[in-house]
Amino acid sequence: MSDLDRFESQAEILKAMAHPVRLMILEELVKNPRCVSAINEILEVRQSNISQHLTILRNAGIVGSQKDGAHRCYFLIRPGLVEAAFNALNMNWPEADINDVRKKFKRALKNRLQQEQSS
Amino acid sequence: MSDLDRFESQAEILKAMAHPVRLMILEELVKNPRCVSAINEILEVRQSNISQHLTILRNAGIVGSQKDGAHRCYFLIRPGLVEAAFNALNMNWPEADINDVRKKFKRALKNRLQQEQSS
DNA sequence: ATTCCATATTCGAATTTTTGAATATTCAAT
DNA sequence: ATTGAATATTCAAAAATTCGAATATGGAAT
Repeated sequence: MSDLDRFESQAEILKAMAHPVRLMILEELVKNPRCVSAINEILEVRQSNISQHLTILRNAGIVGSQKDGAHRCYFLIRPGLVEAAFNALNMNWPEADINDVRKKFKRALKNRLQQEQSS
Repeated sequence: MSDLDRFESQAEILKAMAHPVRLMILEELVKNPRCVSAINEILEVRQSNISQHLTILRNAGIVGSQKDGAHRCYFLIRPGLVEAAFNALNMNWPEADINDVRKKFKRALKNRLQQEQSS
């Protein structure tokens, strides 16, 4: 798999997650599998719209589903991925130390100059 | 901050990252700060487009920049966030154990029935 | 001052996303 | 068979995204 392919498929996953309603759905599914009607009760969004969002998540390979009578229950296919993503987002990440950044800038600058010389 | 607000701002971050070119830029910036021209040499994308993508990342609070003469160098504002996101994406997450999922389904089903009774 | 180089911005067209409304499907119960 | 409940799909309009082309800005060197 080429780098480009990898970035494209990773972008697909991120894009599928990158919507407030879909994040809310995923947060529910992290806790438990849920049927559409249960999700519908939690979120103030029309039923058809929830189905639409679930379709997006399903197409991205993030959730799967299983029938339960007239209901259909959804679950996370790779719970670890979703949990890790939430952890990354919820963590209070420190900002870069500006002195550190400057040092790296100097290194990057030196590299650029070397490249220019050698070409 | 309400739940909705939190999901909206998290969705903003994910949306900003959710593009193959922007992921490539971020992967470069994880390694080192980079000027636009350096990024331009690495990616087969027009300069104006790279600036556009950098603007999106800047507006999302993911990258910052600093002038260096005629150049402008970009860096990650919260490197930990970006690294954690890449780790989450690159990891080979195991799929959910279907038996485990079934057990949880049963629990979810029981909860649903209880709720229906109590209402 | 002019020119060159690096970067940003604007504009417009094509494409994609988002959502509600309406409709279809599927299952369960009668 | 019919009805009702749960879910999915289709359609259309609005909004947002994407990207190339052209243009603008700002610094460096002559």
